[in-house]
Amino acid sequence: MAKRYWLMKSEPDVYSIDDLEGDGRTLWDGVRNYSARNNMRAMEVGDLVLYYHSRQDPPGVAGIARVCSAAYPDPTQFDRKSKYFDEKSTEAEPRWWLVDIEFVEKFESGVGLPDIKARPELADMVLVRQSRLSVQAVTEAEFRTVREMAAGH
DNA sequence: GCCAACGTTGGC
DNA sequence: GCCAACGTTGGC
Repeated sequence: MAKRYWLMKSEPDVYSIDDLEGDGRTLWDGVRNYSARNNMRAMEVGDLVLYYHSRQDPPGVAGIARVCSAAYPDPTQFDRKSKYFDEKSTEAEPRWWLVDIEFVEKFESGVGLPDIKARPELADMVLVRQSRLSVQAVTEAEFRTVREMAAGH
């Protein structure tokens, strides 16, 4: 399977690219949206991820991460003390899946959403068309464009 | 902090 | 299976 590209959102107050850099890798727990889950289940080790900071001014892509595990059940769905606990999920048939991601790169200056929206070749990004989905697929061309924008092109 | 857009739930 | 009500996300 050819390498694929993704975009994952995080509120920097909760878990920023700096947190990821400090930790090296993390499990992307707490996703409770079926589209986002399905995207994570489609991920493979080595896929690259645009790491997006939402709810900051301006929001935008802060850097790059890499998928470093296959999808596996989100442990927080079985944890009664977790706010992500889901009583309808069972170990035999887990509802929620996640992957681990690892830090790759932090952009010197992030690529802001207004700049992304201003690029005609990025007009079809899920980010632009359906802003709420927290784990999105990105095309290789879109990924490359964002990376070039971060490099100042 | 507001509120539009979207996803989910549940009554019928 | 429809759709109103509700909760959440996330740009502004």
